[in-house]
Amino acid sequence: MDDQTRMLTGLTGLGGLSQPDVGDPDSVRKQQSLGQPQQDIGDILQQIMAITDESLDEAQARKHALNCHRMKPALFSVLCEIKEKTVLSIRGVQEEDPPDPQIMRLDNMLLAEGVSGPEKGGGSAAAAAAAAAAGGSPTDSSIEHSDYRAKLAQIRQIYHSELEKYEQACSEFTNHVMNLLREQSRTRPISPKEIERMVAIIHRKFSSIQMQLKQSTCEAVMILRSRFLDARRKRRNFNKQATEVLNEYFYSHLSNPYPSEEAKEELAKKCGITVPGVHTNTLGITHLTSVSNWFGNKRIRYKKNIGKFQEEANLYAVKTAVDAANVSAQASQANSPATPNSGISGYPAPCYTPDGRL
DNA sequence: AGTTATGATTATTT
DNA sequence: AAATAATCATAACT
Repeated sequence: MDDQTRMLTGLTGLGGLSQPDVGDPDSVRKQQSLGQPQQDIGDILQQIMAITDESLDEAQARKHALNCHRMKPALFSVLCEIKEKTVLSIRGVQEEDPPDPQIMRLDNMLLAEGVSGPEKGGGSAAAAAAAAAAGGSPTDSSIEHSDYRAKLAQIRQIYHSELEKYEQACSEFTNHVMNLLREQSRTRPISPKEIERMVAIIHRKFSSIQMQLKQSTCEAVMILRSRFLDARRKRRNFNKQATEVLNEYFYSHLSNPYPSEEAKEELAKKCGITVPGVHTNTLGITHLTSVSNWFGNKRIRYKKNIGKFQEEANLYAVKTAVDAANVSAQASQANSPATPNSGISGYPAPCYTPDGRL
């Protein structure tokens, strides 16, 4: 049943093909009788023209007959070639689209914000619970944080369902068009290349729609993020134990209060703000950053007004001295309990006086 | 309400 | 890149 229509294909363009040697496979026969093909073509043309005047049944039969014509496949390919050269090549070349930087930017951002990446649902609840268990202040801003997460998840869900919709629509439409073109390729010259190009065009169109989706998703995330960022400024003080640990380190390293990365890690752990496997606190900030912030603030504020911190300095000097004494006493009573710190660089050593004052 | 303390952010410096 | 200095915004205190 598919052969009937195919005939028209090869024949519609016959008028333009007066040269007899266009890709005819049957060259032997052609050489034997040069006048023959033109005659043939003329006949065929007439037959085609006559089809419209015939009844449906007759036309079908005629079509079928023509479709089976020995020259049909050759003619079809020639027509495709001609079409290719005259029409498609003109605008078909400038289409090696490089990966759009804009869409790559959007993709990267969505990935970074965890919208398009792999699902990470269960971790957040566990992390919040762990943070609550470990930290001194169980009911802090983790609520806001989970709010943020919930909203992000919502955006994420919408994004994915929309994306899926678009993808489905795209493939549906592509399929439809491809079928249509394949069907039509029986009645007019459409090369596979042309179909390919059509598909590419459709994909481009749909990807531009996708870009709009991505863009608006990005916008939504940005808005959410900015709101969250504002919320992030609602700072929570460290608990007493944490500041104690930090101060201890600071004043016992007053000569060089610059903890290395490892030391910061250690401090974060000691402060009880590090939860195993989780590297951000409830405010979404890296613990190391928090420790760094603390030391940055401490250094500058200490330097700015040493007098104000003297009391504190003495207090911690005593503390560490006592600790050191205890440790060394426990280890071996004989050896001298060395005082842990002494001023080396720009920072003066805290001067401990018995009455606790400078 | 006004003030201070403090964690985080931003701009600048080194 | 990391430290500093200035600044912001809020917690905590008076």
